[in-house]
Amino acid sequence: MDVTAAGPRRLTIRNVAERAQVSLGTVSNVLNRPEMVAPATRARVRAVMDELGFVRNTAAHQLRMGNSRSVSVVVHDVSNSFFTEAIRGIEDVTNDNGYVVIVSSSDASAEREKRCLRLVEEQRVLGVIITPADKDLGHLVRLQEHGTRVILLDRHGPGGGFCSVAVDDVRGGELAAAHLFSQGHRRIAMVNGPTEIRQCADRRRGVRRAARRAGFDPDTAILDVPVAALSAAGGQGAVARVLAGSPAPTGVVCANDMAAMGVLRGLREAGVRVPDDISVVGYDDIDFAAMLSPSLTSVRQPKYELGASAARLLLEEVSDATHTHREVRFDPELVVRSSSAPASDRTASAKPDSVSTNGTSRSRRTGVSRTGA
Amino acid sequence: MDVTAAGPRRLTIRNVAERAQVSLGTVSNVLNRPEMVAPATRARVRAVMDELGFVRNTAAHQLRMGNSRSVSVVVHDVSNSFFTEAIRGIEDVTNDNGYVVIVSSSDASAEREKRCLRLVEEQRVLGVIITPADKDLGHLVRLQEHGTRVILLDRHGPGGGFCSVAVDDVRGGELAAAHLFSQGHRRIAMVNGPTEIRQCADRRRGVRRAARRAGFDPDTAILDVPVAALSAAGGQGAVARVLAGSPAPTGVVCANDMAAMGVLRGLREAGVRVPDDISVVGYDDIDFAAMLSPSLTSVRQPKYELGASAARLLLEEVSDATHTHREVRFDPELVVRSSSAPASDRTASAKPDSVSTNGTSRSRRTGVSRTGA
DNA sequence: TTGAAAGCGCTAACAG
DNA sequence: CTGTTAGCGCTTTCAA
Repeated sequence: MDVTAAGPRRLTIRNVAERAQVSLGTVSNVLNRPEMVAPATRARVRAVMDELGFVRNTAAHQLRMGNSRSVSVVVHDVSNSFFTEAIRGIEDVTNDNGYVVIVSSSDASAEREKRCLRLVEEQRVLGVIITPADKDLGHLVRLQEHGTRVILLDRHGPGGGFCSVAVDDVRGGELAAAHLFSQGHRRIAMVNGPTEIRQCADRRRGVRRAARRAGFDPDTAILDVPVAALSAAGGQGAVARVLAGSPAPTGVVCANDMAAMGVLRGLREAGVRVPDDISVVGYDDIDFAAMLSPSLTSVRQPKYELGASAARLLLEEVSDATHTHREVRFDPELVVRSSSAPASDRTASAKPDSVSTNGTSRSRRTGVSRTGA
Repeated sequence: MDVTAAGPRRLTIRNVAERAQVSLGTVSNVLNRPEMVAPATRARVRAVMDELGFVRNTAAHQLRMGNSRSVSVVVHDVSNSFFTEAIRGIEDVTNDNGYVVIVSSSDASAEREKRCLRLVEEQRVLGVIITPADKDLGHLVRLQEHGTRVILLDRHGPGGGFCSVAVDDVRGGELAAAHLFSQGHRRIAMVNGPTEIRQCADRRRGVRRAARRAGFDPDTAILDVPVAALSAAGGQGAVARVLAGSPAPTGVVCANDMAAMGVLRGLREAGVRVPDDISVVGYDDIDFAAMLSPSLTSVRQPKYELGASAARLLLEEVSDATHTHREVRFDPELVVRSSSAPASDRTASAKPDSVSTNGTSRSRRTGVSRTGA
């Protein structure tokens, strides 16, 4: 009745060989070097494979060849949209090369990360693309020494021990703030998370750099408004401090869009109009940024490209013997919408929504800095 | 200089055996049946493993044992938040059992799906948890016959050929509409996608059922407002048709939150107040539903639980010889926020945000209907 | 061009 | 309790 139970013995190349009246070696050859097999034989073998529904057993292949057809991705949380899009990028480039993607979430815990890496090391994956949970990269060095290639995702490779891909958060912060300064704002608040988080520290540095480049003293042009968590609640709670600033800021840069949403809401409740009274810029350009009212000006990161690029780096590291570790850094892009406007503009905004800064590609790779080795 | 290159020959249990002065078999035993090994020997072997950094080669293990330590997930798009959370659920339960998760995106294309499944079949995964791209499940039947277990995700198992997990979309539609009817609304619009999509058809059925149960004729109580795509733009474009309805609806049920966001925006532009003039209910309860103004009443699906449950089903199918295919169906939950209010309530809403319907668990499994086999 | 045979690293059955 | 051994399915010389 139940055909499913335990599954009928899986097919092997031996079965195929018998059925096709050839030897094992021949079947293997049509699989791996088809050009070495006489067309007629090849066709017959192929026909038998299709007929039987034969699928090569990767375990045996892998055991023989020494490496598997899989790459591993270890990120903080596979359900976080930043990683999720990067994973899609990884998947698209690795699948094209016959590799399969194994994902795991470390929950940013060094403990869990170690467990994931063990599981993954057992699989003898080609390599692992990882956003490390731990500041200390020692275990990754060891992993690499044991033969698992490591690519850092959204993290800079210190001293060139690894290849890495990252987006330039300093530049992102700078873009956001420079946009406001160029619109005539002279004092802006920055709603930021803890600067222990690299991204937060970098974005802040960028904001300050923008101030400097616009000819202002960062210490007076920038009002730091730190929040414990970059959430909507955090952003909303920051509004009072923004408005209490003296002199009052006419623009706010938020370190992510969730916080920006909170700020928008807080501002509305306080009766402050955006962008008429104050401009708001977010960071991440999440799907819904465009849907808010007013629609949110934000900094977009090339997440998909980040992942695709990491995968390419891994593939390259495998195939190219002369490979040398390097970092690929991407520039974020500012997407201007209606939450930001010139500082002097006190009329109700007649500005259209969703105007992109420029027409260039959404994810341009800017710098390839060579390091190490 | 470069220790990394090509990686030093990988460690095997033979290396461990030599170093620990025991035989291969003993090392294997401490790995698989530690209780059979004398404590002293066991400790020594373990020490050597740690010292050397030995990690068991899954390929060999797998070749010997016949099955791998991995499960596969094939969904339309791994970067879609619905799947993303389900994947996290799958990951959490499978990881606990030492399995690793392989993800692939089919882009809802039967073509790509086939490719994914081939890749995955080569891996001899324990089983595949899949949201089929194709109406025709023939290839999945064949896959199962060849020994790869199959669990359907967000799809009902026709005739019981598979285990499946799904959330009851009819019930979801009913929840949304019943909420409005219970608030005194007597005519509501439904902004829905093409009913060729199973989810859309089901949600519509639920809405109509709610009307019937509230004592109305669905054909007059429900105004169908179909849109080509359940996007924000689609929702916004539907507003004119909603407002043109006669008699005018006092409530709108949207088949997803993106459409609801569009409706909200369109309504605001038309000068119609929510919920004062008209109530709006969404579907999916995406992260940002709570952040909108007004915050959006929506139907939440237990995505994480859906995935976790699928994984459990798979594990059970593997371990339990007497296993019989079945469907686990989850009930969605209505989350009431401030975009919906009683039909007669024409005062500015003083209703607090984020009031959940009830205090019960967020993802209660309601029905386990046995089918087939 | 095709066939035979030797392992890849591990597990499990069996003998010491 | 420990050691020896025969494969799991596949790739790849090497000989025919």
